[in-house]
Amino acid sequence: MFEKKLKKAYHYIFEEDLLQEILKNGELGQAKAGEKIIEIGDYVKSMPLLLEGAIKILRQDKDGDELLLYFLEHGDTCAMTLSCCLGQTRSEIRAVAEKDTLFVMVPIAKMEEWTSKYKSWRNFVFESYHNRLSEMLDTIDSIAFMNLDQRLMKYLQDKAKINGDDVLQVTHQEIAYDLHTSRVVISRLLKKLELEGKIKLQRNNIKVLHL
Amino acid sequence: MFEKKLKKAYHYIFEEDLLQEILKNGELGQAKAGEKIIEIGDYVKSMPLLLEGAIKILRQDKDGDELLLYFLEHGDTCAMTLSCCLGQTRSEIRAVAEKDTLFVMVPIAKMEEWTSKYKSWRNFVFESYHNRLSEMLDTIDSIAFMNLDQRLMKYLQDKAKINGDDVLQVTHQEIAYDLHTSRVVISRLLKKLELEGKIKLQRNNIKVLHL
DNA sequence: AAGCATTAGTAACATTGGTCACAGTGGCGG
DNA sequence: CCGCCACTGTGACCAATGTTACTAATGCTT
Repeated sequence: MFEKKLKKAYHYIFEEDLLQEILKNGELGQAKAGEKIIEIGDYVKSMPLLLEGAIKILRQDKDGDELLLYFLEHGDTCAMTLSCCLGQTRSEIRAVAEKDTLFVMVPIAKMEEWTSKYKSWRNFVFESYHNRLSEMLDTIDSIAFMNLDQRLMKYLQDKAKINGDDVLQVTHQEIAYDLHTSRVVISRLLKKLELEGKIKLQRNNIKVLHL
Repeated sequence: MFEKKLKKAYHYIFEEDLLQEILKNGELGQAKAGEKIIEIGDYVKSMPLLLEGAIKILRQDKDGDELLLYFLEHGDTCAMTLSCCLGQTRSEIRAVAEKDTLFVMVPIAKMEEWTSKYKSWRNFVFESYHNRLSEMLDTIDSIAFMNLDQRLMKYLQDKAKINGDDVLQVTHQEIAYDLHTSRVVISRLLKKLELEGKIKLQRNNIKVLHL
């Protein structure tokens, strides 16, 4: 049973009645690190409430080029999914587990009911939208106003924070995908950052020094 | 009185009761083309429902560099503002009238009440968030995946659509601000687009040929 | 140990977009 | 009609990023 974990993550947001409803209607979901959770074009019929772990949300264009939008953590939900549910549209994004992840899938059927019944649910949904819009603005700021080396540094910091570890198990190629650039460019900039003393490079991992 | 205009724009979304509440609590606002409506950092205490005209929403970084996020039209509201209202935070964006614009300012105080009382209001708010997230994704796609000439073409097309006129009254410098680049670059690309037969350049205006 | 795949380092070059400098053009007020 | 000013055109150059191609290191497999 996931009652304990649900309460741990959400008791300070939701009232007891609502927590019980979630327990009754929700279904536990899980994903191993790296596992795909939602693909672009998927028809989404339930929304995930994150209990443990982290998920990265990616955008992809028609040529298959990717771009990391943001990470979701414990206590977050995917407003984008939510948005799809309500609008009955297909997913515009791809979701991949960043770490081993645990979540509750709540059927949209309940959404409408809870929204009118529970103030805390309404607030949660609105706040979730607010957070997602903020993240998107942040992402836009990065790609519009920052140089690649700054974006890279931010990426490494965010990733270190999400994983709770300064040593990132990640290849240059993966970073290149997330930032929508090429491996060569990332290698070049990482080397530069190392010379500046901001990171330490090893094979298959990167240690972030200046948080 | 703006009753007629309000009903014209929103009667198919809101029930009569809600329209009356909006009329009772809302305040008419207007802005001339080019006029600033919301500035970054403003403390927003009411949300605008657009009746006529159009508004452009801009992001600005610390150095004062700007970037056009999207346009709002009749029937839209600014989810970003809404988000600020609910979160009691300051505006993260700047709003400028694209044309002469008419809108109703609705005090947030009423928001919470309406959200629990009117299903149509809830749907409107959710749909609004959904639309804004979509626009943001679109913007991200543009800056992440497209070259400047493609972005420029898209900008011109969007602008022509919003203004309902293929002839845009706009200077190269203005475009440069909206796309966050320099005037010289825009002049160069516009000339290229003209040679490709996609637009026709005149002083102070641009005619979009290939819609 | 030989062979192979993955990952990383690096030089050389191409392209895109940004900057600087200056010239031309059209409109408008005096 | 002159002079100013906002707007536009353009060449030359620069910086950032993307591309290609090759080498080297590591570790796994057989």
